[in-house]
Amino acid sequence: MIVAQARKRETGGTGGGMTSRTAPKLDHLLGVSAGLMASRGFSQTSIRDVANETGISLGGLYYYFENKEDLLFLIQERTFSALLGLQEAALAEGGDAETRLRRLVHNHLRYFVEHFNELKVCTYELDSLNDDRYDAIADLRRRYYRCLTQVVAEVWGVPHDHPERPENDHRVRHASMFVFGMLNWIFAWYDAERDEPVDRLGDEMIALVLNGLHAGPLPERTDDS
Amino acid sequence: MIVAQARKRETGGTGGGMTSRTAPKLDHLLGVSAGLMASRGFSQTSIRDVANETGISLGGLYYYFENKEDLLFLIQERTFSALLGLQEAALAEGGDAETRLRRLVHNHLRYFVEHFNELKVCTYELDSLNDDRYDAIADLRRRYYRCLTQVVAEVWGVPHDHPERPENDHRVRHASMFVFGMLNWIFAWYDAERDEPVDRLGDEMIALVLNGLHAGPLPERTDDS
DNA sequence: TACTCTATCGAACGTCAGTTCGAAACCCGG
DNA sequence: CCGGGTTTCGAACTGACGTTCGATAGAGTA
Repeated sequence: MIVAQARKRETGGTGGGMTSRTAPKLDHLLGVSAGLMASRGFSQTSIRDVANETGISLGGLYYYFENKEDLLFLIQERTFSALLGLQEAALAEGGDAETRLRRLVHNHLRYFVEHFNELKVCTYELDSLNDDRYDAIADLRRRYYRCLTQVVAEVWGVPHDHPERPENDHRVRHASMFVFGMLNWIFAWYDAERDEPVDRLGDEMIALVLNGLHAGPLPERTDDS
Repeated sequence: MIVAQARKRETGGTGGGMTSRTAPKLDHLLGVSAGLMASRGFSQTSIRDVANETGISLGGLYYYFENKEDLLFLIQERTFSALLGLQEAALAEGGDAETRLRRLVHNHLRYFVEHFNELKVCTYELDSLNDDRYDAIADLRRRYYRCLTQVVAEVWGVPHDHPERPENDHRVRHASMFVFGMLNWIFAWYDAERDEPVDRLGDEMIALVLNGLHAGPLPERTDDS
Protein backbone atom coordinates (compact mmCIF):
# COMPACT_ATOMS: atom_id res chain seq x y z
CA MET A 1 0.00 0.00 0.00
CA ILE A 2 1.73 3.14 -1.19
CA VAL A 3 -1.22 5.49 -0.86
CA ALA A 4 -0.92 8.02 1.91
CA GLN A 5 -3.02 7.98 5.06
CA ALA A 6 -4.89 11.03 3.96
CA ARG A 7 -6.20 9.18 0.97
CA LYS A 8 -7.23 6.15 2.89
CA ARG A 9 -9.57 8.19 5.01
CA GLU A 10 -11.95 8.44 2.09
CA THR A 11 -12.89 4.79 2.31
CA GLY A 12 -13.52 4.37 5.97
CA GLY A 13 -16.09 5.46 8.48
CA THR A 14 -14.59 7.12 11.52
CA GLY A 15 -10.91 7.78 11.23
CA GLY A 16 -10.39 4.67 9.17
CA GLY A 17 -6.81 3.80 8.38
CA MET A 18 -5.01 5.24 11.38
CA THR A 19 -2.45 3.22 13.22
CA SER A 20 -2.48 3.34 16.98
CA ARG A 21 0.90 4.99 16.72
CA THR A 22 -0.07 7.74 14.29
CA ALA A 23 -3.42 8.63 15.80
CA PRO A 24 -2.00 10.58 18.78
CA LYS A 25 0.32 12.41 16.43
CA LEU A 26 -2.63 13.45 14.33
CA ASP A 27 -4.39 14.69 17.43
CA HIS A 28 -1.42 16.78 18.40
CA LEU A 29 -1.03 18.06 14.86
CA LEU A 30 -4.65 19.15 14.68
CA GLY A 31 -4.45 20.81 18.06
CA VAL A 32 -1.40 22.83 17.15
CA SER A 33 -2.90 23.78 13.81
CA ALA A 34 -6.12 24.88 15.46
CA GLY A 35 -4.12 27.06 17.80
CA LEU A 36 -2.33 28.77 14.95
CA MET A 37 -5.45 29.18 12.87
CA ALA A 38 -7.42 30.50 15.80
CA SER A 39 -4.95 33.27 16.48
CA ARG A 40 -3.86 34.24 12.95
CA GLY A 41 -6.71 33.00 10.80
CA PHE A 42 -6.65 30.16 8.33
CA SER A 43 -5.19 31.90 5.32
CA GLN A 44 -2.45 33.55 7.33
CA THR A 45 -1.38 30.25 8.80
CA SER A 46 1.19 28.63 6.56
CA ILE A 47 1.98 24.97 6.37
CA ARG A 48 5.50 25.97 7.29
CA ASP A 49 4.19 27.50 10.51
CA VAL A 50 2.53 24.20 11.33
CA ALA A 51 5.75 22.36 10.50
CA ASN A 52 7.80 24.57 12.79
CA GLU A 53 5.34 24.37 15.63
CA THR A 54 4.86 20.61 15.50
CA GLY A 55 8.44 19.68 14.69
CA ILE A 56 7.24 17.64 11.73
CA SER A 57 8.96 18.41 8.46
CA LEU A 58 7.19 20.36 5.76
CA GLY A 59 6.82 17.45 3.39
CA GLY A 60 6.06 15.03 6.17
CA LEU A 61 2.88 16.87 7.06
CA TYR A 62 1.26 15.80 3.82
CA TYR A 63 1.20 12.28 5.11
CA TYR A 64 -1.61 13.38 7.43
CA PHE A 65 -3.76 15.47 5.11
CA GLU A 66 -4.29 15.91 1.41
CA ASN A 67 -3.85 19.67 1.35
CA LYS A 68 -4.23 22.72 3.51
CA GLU A 69 -7.97 22.91 3.12
CA ASP A 70 -8.25 19.29 4.17
CA LEU A 71 -6.37 20.13 7.35
CA LEU A 72 -8.94 22.78 8.13
CA PHE A 73 -11.72 20.37 7.35
CA LEU A 74 -10.35 17.72 9.71
CA ILE A 75 -10.35 20.20 12.57
CA GLN A 76 -13.85 21.41 11.88
CA GLU A 77 -15.31 17.98 11.26
CA ARG A 78 -13.96 16.52 14.49
CA THR A 79 -14.82 19.47 16.65
CA PHE A 80 -18.29 20.09 15.33
CA SER A 81 -19.30 16.45 15.31
CA ALA A 82 -18.32 16.07 18.92
CA LEU A 83 -20.19 19.18 19.98
CA LEU A 84 -23.23 18.22 17.97
CA GLY A 85 -23.29 14.76 19.49
CA LEU A 86 -23.07 16.32 22.93
CA GLN A 87 -26.02 18.59 22.29
CA GLU A 88 -28.23 16.05 20.61
CA ALA A 89 -27.66 13.79 23.58
CA ALA A 90 -28.49 16.66 25.91
CA LEU A 91 -31.77 17.22 24.13
CA ALA A 92 -32.60 13.54 24.30
CA GLU A 93 -32.35 13.65 28.07
CA GLY A 94 -35.73 15.35 28.17
CA GLY A 95 -37.04 17.97 30.55
CA ASP A 96 -39.15 20.98 29.68
CA ALA A 97 -38.12 23.47 27.02
CA GLU A 98 -36.54 25.91 29.41
CA THR A 99 -34.43 23.20 31.01
CA ARG A 100 -33.19 22.03 27.63
CA LEU A 101 -32.37 25.57 26.59
CA ARG A 102 -30.30 25.93 29.74
CA ARG A 103 -28.46 22.73 28.88
CA LEU A 104 -27.73 23.83 25.34
CA VAL A 105 -26.26 27.13 26.44
CA HIS A 106 -24.18 25.71 29.25
CA ASN A 107 -22.87 22.86 27.13
CA HIS A 108 -21.90 25.23 24.38
CA LEU A 109 -20.05 27.52 26.74
CA ARG A 110 -18.23 24.69 28.43
CA TYR A 111 -17.20 23.32 25.08
CA PHE A 112 -16.09 26.83 24.23
CA VAL A 113 -13.63 27.09 27.10
CA GLU A 114 -12.35 23.56 26.73
CA HIS A 115 -11.84 23.66 22.98
CA PHE A 116 -11.39 27.36 22.43
CA ASN A 117 -9.11 27.18 19.41
CA GLU A 118 -10.97 24.46 17.60
CA LEU A 119 -14.38 26.00 18.12
CA LYS A 120 -13.13 29.41 17.04
CA VAL A 121 -11.90 27.87 13.82
CA CYS A 122 -15.30 26.23 13.36
CA THR A 123 -17.08 29.48 13.97
CA TYR A 124 -15.06 31.74 11.72
CA GLU A 125 -13.55 29.62 8.97
CA LEU A 126 -16.46 27.86 7.31
CA ASP A 127 -16.05 30.00 4.21
CA SER A 128 -12.47 28.85 3.79
CA LEU A 129 -13.82 25.46 2.73
CA ASN A 130 -15.13 24.59 -0.73
CA ASP A 131 -17.52 22.21 -2.41
CA ASP A 132 -17.86 18.88 -0.64
CA ARG A 133 -16.01 19.92 2.45
CA TYR A 134 -18.04 23.09 2.75
CA ASP A 135 -21.26 21.15 2.32
CA ALA A 136 -20.32 18.61 4.95
CA ILE A 137 -19.60 21.23 7.58
CA ALA A 138 -22.54 23.41 6.58
CA ASP A 139 -24.73 20.38 7.14
CA LEU A 140 -23.39 19.91 10.66
CA ARG A 141 -24.04 23.56 11.28
CA ARG A 142 -27.62 23.27 10.10
CA ARG A 143 -28.21 20.37 12.43
CA TYR A 144 -26.75 22.38 15.26
CA TYR A 145 -28.99 25.33 14.51
CA ARG A 146 -31.99 23.04 14.44
CA CYS A 147 -31.27 21.99 18.02
CA LEU A 148 -31.67 25.55 19.16
CA THR A 149 -34.59 26.58 16.95
CA GLN A 150 -36.60 23.61 18.15
CA VAL A 151 -36.14 24.56 21.75
CA VAL A 152 -36.80 28.24 21.16
CA ALA A 153 -40.01 27.39 19.34
CA GLU A 154 -41.06 25.21 22.22
CA VAL A 155 -40.35 27.87 24.81
CA TRP A 156 -42.64 30.11 22.83
CA GLY A 157 -45.23 27.39 22.39
CA VAL A 158 -45.02 27.94 18.64
CA PRO A 159 -45.69 24.93 16.41
CA HIS A 160 -42.46 24.63 14.47
CA ASP A 161 -42.25 23.70 10.79
CA HIS A 162 -45.93 24.17 10.17
CA PRO A 163 -47.03 25.78 6.89
CA GLU A 164 -49.71 27.82 8.65
CA ARG A 165 -48.24 30.95 10.24
CA PRO A 166 -44.91 31.19 8.43
CA GLU A 167 -44.19 34.47 10.19
CA ASN A 168 -43.76 32.51 13.40
CA ASP A 169 -41.04 30.49 11.75
CA HIS A 170 -39.26 33.73 10.95
CA ARG A 171 -39.50 34.93 14.48
CA VAL A 172 -38.20 31.65 15.83
CA ARG A 173 -35.35 31.77 13.36
CA HIS A 174 -34.46 35.32 14.29
CA ALA A 175 -34.55 34.70 18.01
CA SER A 176 -32.33 31.66 17.53
CA MET A 177 -29.86 33.68 15.52
CA PHE A 178 -29.80 36.26 18.26
CA VAL A 179 -28.86 33.59 20.76
CA PHE A 180 -26.19 32.20 18.46
CA GLY A 181 -24.86 35.71 18.13
CA MET A 182 -24.42 35.97 21.88
CA LEU A 183 -22.73 32.58 21.97
CA ASN A 184 -20.38 33.14 19.06
CA TRP A 185 -19.37 36.72 19.69
CA ILE A 186 -17.85 35.58 22.94
CA PHE A 187 -14.66 34.77 21.03
CA ALA A 188 -14.21 38.46 20.50
CA TRP A 189 -14.12 39.46 24.12
CA TYR A 190 -13.92 36.61 26.63
CA ASP A 191 -10.65 36.26 28.50
CA ALA A 192 -10.47 33.13 30.62
CA GLU A 193 -7.89 34.72 32.93
CA ARG A 194 -9.79 37.85 33.82
CA ASP A 195 -13.45 37.09 33.22
CA GLU A 196 -15.78 35.09 35.37
CA PRO A 197 -16.21 31.36 34.73
CA VAL A 198 -18.46 30.44 31.84
CA ASP A 199 -21.08 28.77 34.01
CA ARG A 200 -21.81 32.09 35.62
CA LEU A 201 -21.81 33.68 32.18
CA GLY A 202 -24.26 31.10 30.96
CA ASP A 203 -26.61 31.89 33.80
CA GLU A 204 -26.52 35.56 32.89
CA MET A 205 -27.09 34.81 29.23
CA ILE A 206 -30.05 32.58 29.95
CA ALA A 207 -31.50 35.13 32.32
CA LEU A 208 -31.33 37.73 29.58
CA VAL A 209 -32.75 35.45 26.93
CA LEU A 210 -35.63 34.28 29.09
CA ASN A 211 -36.56 37.41 31.03
CA GLY A 212 -34.80 40.32 29.41
CA LEU A 213 -33.13 43.38 30.86
CA HIS A 214 -36.32 44.53 32.53
CA ALA A 215 -35.97 41.71 35.03
CA GLY A 216 -32.78 43.38 36.25
CA PRO A 217 -29.31 41.91 36.67
CA LEU A 218 -28.84 38.42 38.06
CA PRO A 219 -28.40 38.32 41.85
CA GLU A 220 -25.04 37.69 43.48
CA ARG A 221 -24.69 33.93 43.35
CA THR A 222 -26.70 30.79 42.90
CA ASP A 223 -25.24 27.35 43.32
CA ASP A 224 -26.58 24.81 40.88
CA SER A 225 -25.14 21.72 39.26
CA MET B 1 5.56 68.50 -3.89
CA ILE B 2 6.61 65.04 -4.96
CA VAL B 3 5.28 63.15 -1.97
CA ALA B 4 2.28 60.95 -2.70
CA GLN B 5 -1.24 61.70 -1.48
CA ALA B 6 -1.10 58.85 0.97
CA ARG B 7 1.74 60.50 2.76
CA LYS B 8 0.14 63.87 2.90
CA ARG B 9 -2.75 62.49 4.88
CA GLU B 10 -0.52 62.22 7.92
CA THR B 11 -0.33 65.97 8.34
CA GLY B 12 -3.91 66.98 8.07
CA GLY B 13 -7.07 66.60 10.05
CA THR B 14 -9.92 65.14 8.05
CA GLY B 15 -8.92 63.93 4.63
CA GLY B 16 -6.37 66.65 4.27
CA GLY B 17 -4.62 66.85 0.93
CA MET B 18 -7.30 65.52 -1.38
CA THR B 19 -8.16 67.33 -4.53
CA SER B 20 -11.81 67.67 -5.46
CA ARG B 21 -10.98 65.53 -8.44
CA THR B 22 -9.34 62.68 -6.57
CA ALA B 23 -11.72 62.50 -3.63
CA PRO B 24 -14.59 60.78 -5.50
CA LYS B 25 -12.11 58.30 -6.92
CA LEU B 26 -10.93 57.47 -3.44
CA ASP B 27 -14.52 56.94 -2.38
CA HIS B 28 -15.12 54.55 -5.23
CA LEU B 29 -11.85 52.78 -4.59
CA LEU B 30 -12.67 52.23 -0.92
CA GLY B 31 -16.15 51.02 -1.75
CA VAL B 32 -14.91 48.45 -4.24
CA SER B 33 -12.19 47.32 -1.85
CA ALA B 34 -14.68 46.93 0.97
CA GLY B 35 -16.83 44.77 -1.28
CA LEU B 36 -13.96 42.48 -2.11
CA MET B 37 -12.73 42.28 1.47
CA ALA B 38 -16.20 41.66 2.81
CA SER B 39 -16.74 38.65 0.58
CA ARG B 40 -13.25 37.10 0.52
CA GLY B 41 -11.65 38.48 3.63
CA PHE B 42 -8.80 40.95 3.84
CA SER B 43 -5.84 38.64 3.40
CA GLN B 44 -7.41 36.86 0.44
CA THR B 45 -8.06 40.13 -1.33
CA SER B 46 -5.05 41.05 -3.42
CA ILE B 47 -4.12 44.51 -4.58
CA ARG B 48 -4.36 43.09 -8.06
CA ASP B 49 -7.98 42.19 -7.41
CA VAL B 50 -8.64 45.78 -6.42
CA ALA B 51 -6.82 47.00 -9.50
CA ASN B 52 -8.90 44.81 -11.80
CA GLU B 53 -12.17 45.73 -10.15
CA THR B 54 -11.55 49.47 -10.10
CA GLY B 55 -9.80 49.76 -13.44
CA ILE B 56 -6.91 51.55 -11.80
CA SER B 57 -3.51 50.10 -12.55
CA LEU B 58 -1.62 48.13 -9.95
CA GLY B 59 1.05 50.72 -9.34
CA GLY B 60 -1.40 53.57 -9.61
CA LEU B 61 -3.26 52.38 -6.53
CA TYR B 62 -0.35 53.25 -4.32
CA TYR B 63 -1.02 56.86 -4.99
CA TYR B 64 -4.07 56.54 -2.74
CA PHE B 65 -2.70 54.51 0.14
CA GLU B 66 0.68 53.68 1.63
CA ASN B 67 0.24 49.92 1.67
CA LYS B 68 -2.41 47.26 1.85
CA GLU B 69 -2.94 47.61 5.57
CA ASP B 70 -3.43 51.33 5.14
CA LEU B 71 -6.18 50.62 2.65
CA LEU B 72 -7.96 48.51 5.24
CA PHE B 73 -7.45 51.19 7.83
CA LEU B 74 -8.98 53.88 5.62
CA ILE B 75 -12.12 51.80 5.21
CA GLN B 76 -12.44 51.07 8.89
CA GLU B 77 -11.64 54.57 10.02
CA ARG B 78 -14.20 56.21 7.77
CA THR B 79 -16.94 53.70 8.41
CA PHE B 80 -16.55 53.49 12.15
CA SER B 81 -16.18 57.20 12.67
CA ALA B 82 -19.39 57.86 10.79
CA LEU B 83 -21.31 55.22 12.72
CA LEU B 84 -19.92 56.39 16.02
CA GLY B 85 -20.86 59.97 15.25
CA LEU B 86 -24.35 58.84 14.40
CA GLN B 87 -24.74 56.99 17.67
CA GLU B 88 -23.24 59.60 19.91
CA ALA B 89 -25.62 62.10 18.35
CA ALA B 90 -28.50 59.69 18.93
CA LEU B 91 -27.61 59.45 22.60
CA ALA B 92 -27.38 63.19 22.89
CA GLU B 93 -30.97 63.50 21.74
CA GLY B 94 -32.08 62.37 25.17
CA GLY B 95 -35.09 60.31 26.19
CA ASP B 96 -35.21 57.57 28.77
CA ALA B 97 -32.80 54.66 28.75
CA GLU B 98 -35.12 52.31 26.93
CA THR B 99 -35.77 54.83 24.19
CA ARG B 100 -32.05 55.38 23.68
CA LEU B 101 -31.42 51.66 23.58
CA ARG B 102 -34.04 51.37 20.84
CA ARG B 103 -32.31 54.12 18.91
CA LEU B 104 -28.90 52.50 19.21
CA VAL B 105 -30.14 49.16 17.93
CA HIS B 106 -32.14 50.58 15.07
CA ASN B 107 -29.36 52.91 13.97
CA HIS B 108 -26.87 50.09 14.00
CA LEU B 109 -29.09 47.85 11.92
CA ARG B 110 -29.88 50.56 9.42
CA TYR B 111 -26.20 51.33 9.08
CA PHE B 112 -25.67 47.62 8.65
CA VAL B 113 -27.93 47.33 5.60
CA GLU B 114 -26.74 50.57 4.05
CA HIS B 115 -23.03 49.93 4.49
CA PHE B 116 -22.97 46.16 4.63
CA ASN B 117 -19.52 45.63 3.15
CA GLU B 118 -17.79 48.35 5.05
CA LEU B 119 -19.28 47.42 8.39
CA LYS B 120 -18.51 43.77 7.85
CA VAL B 121 -14.90 44.69 7.28
CA CYS B 122 -14.96 46.75 10.47
CA THR B 123 -16.46 43.90 12.43
CA TYR B 124 -14.19 41.11 11.31
CA GLU B 125 -10.88 42.62 10.27
CA LEU B 126 -9.67 44.58 13.27
CA ASP B 127 -6.94 42.03 13.90
CA SER B 128 -5.54 42.56 10.41
CA LEU B 129 -4.28 45.93 11.58
CA ASN B 130 -1.11 46.55 13.60
CA ASP B 131 0.33 49.05 16.02
CA ASP B 132 -0.92 52.58 15.52
CA ARG B 133 -3.63 51.68 13.09
CA TYR B 134 -4.88 48.93 15.35
CA ASP B 135 -4.88 51.25 18.32
CA ALA B 136 -6.80 53.93 16.47
CA ILE B 137 -9.58 51.58 15.43
CA ALA B 138 -9.62 49.79 18.76
CA ASP B 139 -10.18 53.15 20.37
CA LEU B 140 -13.18 53.86 18.16
CA ARG B 141 -14.50 50.45 19.08
CA ARG B 142 -14.15 51.15 22.77
CA ARG B 143 -16.04 54.38 22.41
CA TYR B 144 -18.76 52.53 20.56
CA TYR B 145 -19.00 49.89 23.26
CA ARG B 146 -19.26 52.57 25.88
CA CYS B 147 -22.37 53.94 24.18
CA LEU B 148 -24.12 50.65 24.73
CA THR B 149 -22.81 49.83 28.19
CA GLN B 150 -23.94 53.21 29.48
CA VAL B 151 -27.46 52.64 28.26
CA VAL B 152 -27.62 49.05 29.50
CA ALA B 153 -26.46 50.16 32.93
CA GLU B 154 -29.11 52.81 32.97
CA VAL B 155 -31.89 50.42 31.98
CA TRP B 156 -30.83 48.32 34.93
CA GLY B 157 -30.57 51.33 37.19
CA VAL B 158 -27.00 50.34 37.98
CA PRO B 159 -24.53 53.11 38.78
CA HIS B 160 -21.89 52.69 36.11
CA ASP B 161 -18.16 53.11 36.68
CA HIS B 162 -18.41 53.16 40.44
CA PRO B 163 -15.75 51.34 42.46
CA GLU B 164 -18.35 49.98 44.88
CA ARG B 165 -20.08 46.90 43.46
CA PRO B 166 -17.62 45.89 40.75
CA GLU B 167 -19.70 42.77 40.05
CA ASN B 168 -22.38 45.02 38.60
CA ASP B 169 -19.85 46.36 36.14
CA HIS B 170 -19.19 42.82 35.04
CA ARG B 171 -22.83 42.12 34.53
CA VAL B 172 -23.33 45.28 32.56
CA ARG B 173 -20.34 44.42 30.44
CA HIS B 174 -21.58 40.91 29.79
CA ALA B 175 -25.08 41.99 28.87
CA SER B 176 -23.65 44.56 26.49
CA MET B 177 -21.47 41.95 24.86
CA PHE B 178 -24.50 39.75 24.45
CA VAL B 179 -26.27 42.54 22.60
CA PHE B 180 -23.25 43.20 20.43
CA GLY B 181 -23.18 39.52 19.64
CA MET B 182 -26.72 39.66 18.34
CA LEU B 183 -25.91 42.73 16.28
CA ASN B 184 -22.67 41.47 14.81
CA TRP B 185 -23.60 37.87 14.12
CA ILE B 186 -26.21 39.17 11.71
CA PHE B 187 -23.52 39.23 9.02
CA ALA B 188 -23.48 35.46 9.16
CA TRP B 189 -27.11 34.91 8.31
CA TYR B 190 -29.04 37.98 7.16
CA ASP B 191 -30.04 38.03 3.51
CA ALA B 192 -31.55 41.34 2.44
CA GLU B 193 -33.45 39.67 -0.40
CA ARG B 194 -35.21 37.00 1.59
CA ASP B 195 -35.35 38.23 5.15
CA GLU B 196 -37.62 40.83 6.64
CA PRO B 197 -36.52 44.48 6.75
CA VAL B 198 -34.11 45.37 9.50
CA ASP B 199 -36.52 47.68 11.29
CA ARG B 200 -38.75 44.72 12.01
CA LEU B 201 -35.70 42.74 13.03
CA GLY B 202 -34.67 45.50 15.36
CA ASP B 203 -38.05 45.44 17.05
CA GLU B 204 -37.72 41.72 17.63
CA MET B 205 -34.22 42.09 18.96
CA ILE B 206 -35.22 44.83 21.37
CA ALA B 207 -38.23 42.85 22.51
CA LEU B 208 -35.95 39.93 23.32
CA VAL B 209 -33.38 42.07 25.07
CA LEU B 210 -35.92 43.93 27.16
CA ASN B 211 -38.47 41.25 27.96
CA GLY B 212 -36.98 37.90 27.04
CA LEU B 213 -38.47 34.84 25.45
CA HIS B 214 -40.97 34.41 28.26
CA ALA B 215 -42.86 37.41 26.95
CA GLY B 216 -43.60 35.44 23.79
CA PRO B 217 -42.98 36.38 20.17
CA LEU B 218 -43.66 39.89 18.94
CA PRO B 219 -47.21 40.39 17.60
CA GLU B 220 -47.90 40.68 13.89
CA ARG B 221 -47.14 44.30 13.13
CA THR B 222 -46.67 47.67 14.74
CA ASP B 223 -46.24 50.83 12.76
CA ASP B 224 -43.81 53.24 14.24
CA SER B 225 -41.53 55.87 12.85
C1' DT C 1 18.18 -11.73 7.52
C1' DA C 2 15.39 -9.99 3.85
C1' DC C 3 11.14 -8.05 2.57
C1' DT C 4 7.21 -4.82 3.02
C1' DC C 5 4.57 -1.38 4.54
C1' DT C 6 4.62 2.84 7.43
C1' DA C 7 6.29 7.22 8.34
C1' DT C 8 9.49 10.99 7.53
C1' DC C 9 12.55 14.00 5.33
C1' DG C 10 14.62 17.89 2.48
C1' DA C 11 15.12 19.90 -1.76
C1' DA C 12 12.91 21.75 -5.59
C1' DC C 13 9.18 23.83 -8.62
C1' DG C 14 5.84 27.06 -10.03
C1' DT C 15 2.86 30.64 -8.65
C1' DC C 16 1.29 34.67 -6.71
C1' DA C 17 1.66 38.35 -3.58
C1' DG C 18 3.05 43.32 -1.95
C1' DT C 19 5.79 46.85 -3.15
C1' DT C 20 9.03 50.02 -5.82
C1' DC C 21 10.30 53.12 -9.38
C1' DG C 22 11.24 55.72 -13.36
C1' DA C 23 8.79 57.34 -17.08
C1' DA C 24 4.81 59.16 -19.24
C1' DA C 25 0.28 61.43 -19.58
C1' DC C 26 -2.64 64.86 -17.76
C1' DC C 27 -4.28 69.28 -15.91
C1' DC C 28 -3.76 74.14 -15.20
C1' DG C 29 -1.96 78.85 -14.13
C1' DG C 30 1.22 82.06 -16.51
C1' DC D 1 2.40 77.42 -25.70
C1' DC D 2 5.14 76.26 -21.54
C1' DG D 3 6.45 74.32 -17.12
C1' DG D 4 5.42 72.29 -12.66
C1' DG D 5 2.69 69.73 -9.95
C1' DT D 6 -0.63 65.85 -9.99
C1' DT D 7 -1.99 61.46 -11.35
C1' DT D 8 -1.37 57.08 -13.81
C1' DC D 9 1.02 53.44 -15.74
C1' DG D 10 3.56 48.92 -16.48
C1' DA D 11 7.50 46.41 -15.76
C1' DA D 12 10.42 44.45 -12.46
C1' DC D 13 12.06 42.79 -7.87
C1' DT D 14 11.83 39.87 -3.87
C1' DG D 15 9.96 36.87 -0.79
C1' DA D 16 6.64 33.50 0.73
C1' DC D 17 3.53 30.01 -0.12
C1' DG D 18 1.30 25.25 -1.30
C1' DT D 19 2.53 21.24 -3.18
C1' DT D 20 5.32 17.34 -5.25
C1' DC D 21 8.61 13.73 -5.25
C1' DG D 22 12.24 10.51 -4.86
C1' DA D 23 14.91 8.83 -1.28
C1' DT D 24 15.25 6.80 3.31
C1' DA D 25 14.93 5.25 7.96
C1' DG D 26 12.09 2.37 11.06
C1' DA D 27 8.92 -1.41 12.57
C1' DG D 28 6.94 -5.67 12.20
C1' DT D 29 6.88 -10.30 10.06
C1' DA D 30 8.09 -14.69 7.67
